[in-house]
Amino acid sequence: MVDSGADAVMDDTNALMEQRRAKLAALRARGIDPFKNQFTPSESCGRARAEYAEGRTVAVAGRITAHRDMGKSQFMDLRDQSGRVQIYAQKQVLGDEQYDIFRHLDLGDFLGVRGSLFTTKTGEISVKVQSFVILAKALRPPPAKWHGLEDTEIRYRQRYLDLMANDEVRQVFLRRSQIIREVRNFLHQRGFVEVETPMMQAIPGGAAAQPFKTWHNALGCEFFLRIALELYLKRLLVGGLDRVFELGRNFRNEGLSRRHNPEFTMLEAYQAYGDYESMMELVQSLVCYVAEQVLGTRVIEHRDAAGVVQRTIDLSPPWRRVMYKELVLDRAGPDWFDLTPPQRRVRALELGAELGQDYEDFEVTHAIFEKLIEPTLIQPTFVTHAPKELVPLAKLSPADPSTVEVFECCINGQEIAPAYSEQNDPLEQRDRLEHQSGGEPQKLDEDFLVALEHGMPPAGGMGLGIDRLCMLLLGQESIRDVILFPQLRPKG
RNA sequence: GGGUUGGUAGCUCAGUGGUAGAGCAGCGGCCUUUUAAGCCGUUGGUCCAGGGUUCGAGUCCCUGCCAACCCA
Repeated sequence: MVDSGADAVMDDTNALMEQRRAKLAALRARGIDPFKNQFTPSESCGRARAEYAEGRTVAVAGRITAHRDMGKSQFMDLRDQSGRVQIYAQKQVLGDEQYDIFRHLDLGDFLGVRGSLFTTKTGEISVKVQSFVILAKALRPPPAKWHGLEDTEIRYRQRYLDLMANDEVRQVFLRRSQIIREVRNFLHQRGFVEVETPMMQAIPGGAAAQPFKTWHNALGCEFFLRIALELYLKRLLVGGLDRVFELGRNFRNEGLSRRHNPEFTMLEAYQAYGDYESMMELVQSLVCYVAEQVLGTRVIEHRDAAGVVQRTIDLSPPWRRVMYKELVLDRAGPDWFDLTPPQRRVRALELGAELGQDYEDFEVTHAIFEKLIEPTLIQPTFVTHAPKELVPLAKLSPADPSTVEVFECCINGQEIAPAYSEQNDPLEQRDRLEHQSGGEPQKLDEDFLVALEHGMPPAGGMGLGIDRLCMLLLGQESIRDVILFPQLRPKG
């Protein structure tokens, strides 16, 4: 039905695989089980090198990633998570039979070796093999060693091959893990409590996005995968947890692109007695802290494939602050807000914005922002005081009640983090949510509104797209390159 | 959803209507401190799938599948 390069990898008929199966059978015929777990390393490959002492006995295990056959001696590279170490085997040491088995090992096999450390003529720290154990025979060949693995489809669908072949990809994901660890560290240091709230929700709230639907058999009802964390975290503010955060997956049933994956990782944090100003400080400090901990710098360089610097982003505080309206006036003309809505439509189209047929007036303005302003915000910028229609869960600004106390933090031409002073007036909140839901009562989360009626402390709240933060910090242009298993169309 | 580009050996890629190719990997041989080891020999193909044009299609045309990028 469907066929392509990726399927060819799955094809079980190629000669290389037949050879490996034959080698497996030959090992078994000699009484060797090449999958037996009977080896405990004394240390990692990296540590064996780092703690070098001439003649020190070590036991290391890993995958064979290179093999150099010298006739009566053999060199191989053994790799584990910590790095690689060279192993060296001599016929006179192993004896004819063991040596013959050793030299016919394949790239990709897992091997454990015992031996002593020494340094070769060329200065390479190596293990002189005294004995070895085959820990797992690889029945398929690994990707080529020089070019690595380039085929994007195989890289994403079979990420393990990408991790095996492309060290820079490994580094990206190791660093992503560090980023997430440091985000948690930072928030814990500030007294935030990490919580977990439902991913399956009867009413998906907290954002305007299409949800995924699922079905619960025992309860006999429909559920939605969450599109945001917000409404449950605010219930916890009502419950008396004054500083909470959740770091977890959101799901949005929308298109896929370089910047959108249907499931993505979101951080949301809420701080009682804070407001959007304190959230500004939080976001700025958090991003700087993570950059310094993980990268050791606040200056990020984004390079193209050839290594040429395309953009330099300086995260050093304080970050620029500017009001939404000011940016719009700069880009769309000083008379923008004096025009009639139909005039605004005409000008927006002239300026190159894309408008939906049924766009309301504030959406026309927002199209200018998204298409013409946001992509230009490369250096960290807090865009404050968005029109109230955009953010129904935020408090109105006392100075200008047509706007709300919010900011959108833009870096690298993308929205990274929205934040606001949370609306805690239950009656006002009900009005605004009812207006937004356009009279569809089933979309109104009554339990959330009841919670607010019990009283929620004033609070600042923020969200931070972790995938986009990783793209920013790690210099990746596609969200697929910071998500281990990005969503692709299923095959077969 | 629309446009563009791509899909050829395990991997990376050439092949522009006339016998299906290279490097690496693999297999065999030589070589006891190599490291992109080297040297000699050699195996390996549903050219993404299906249809069409043609004496002849990896190549041209149509349809479909998958991916990347751009747009919506």
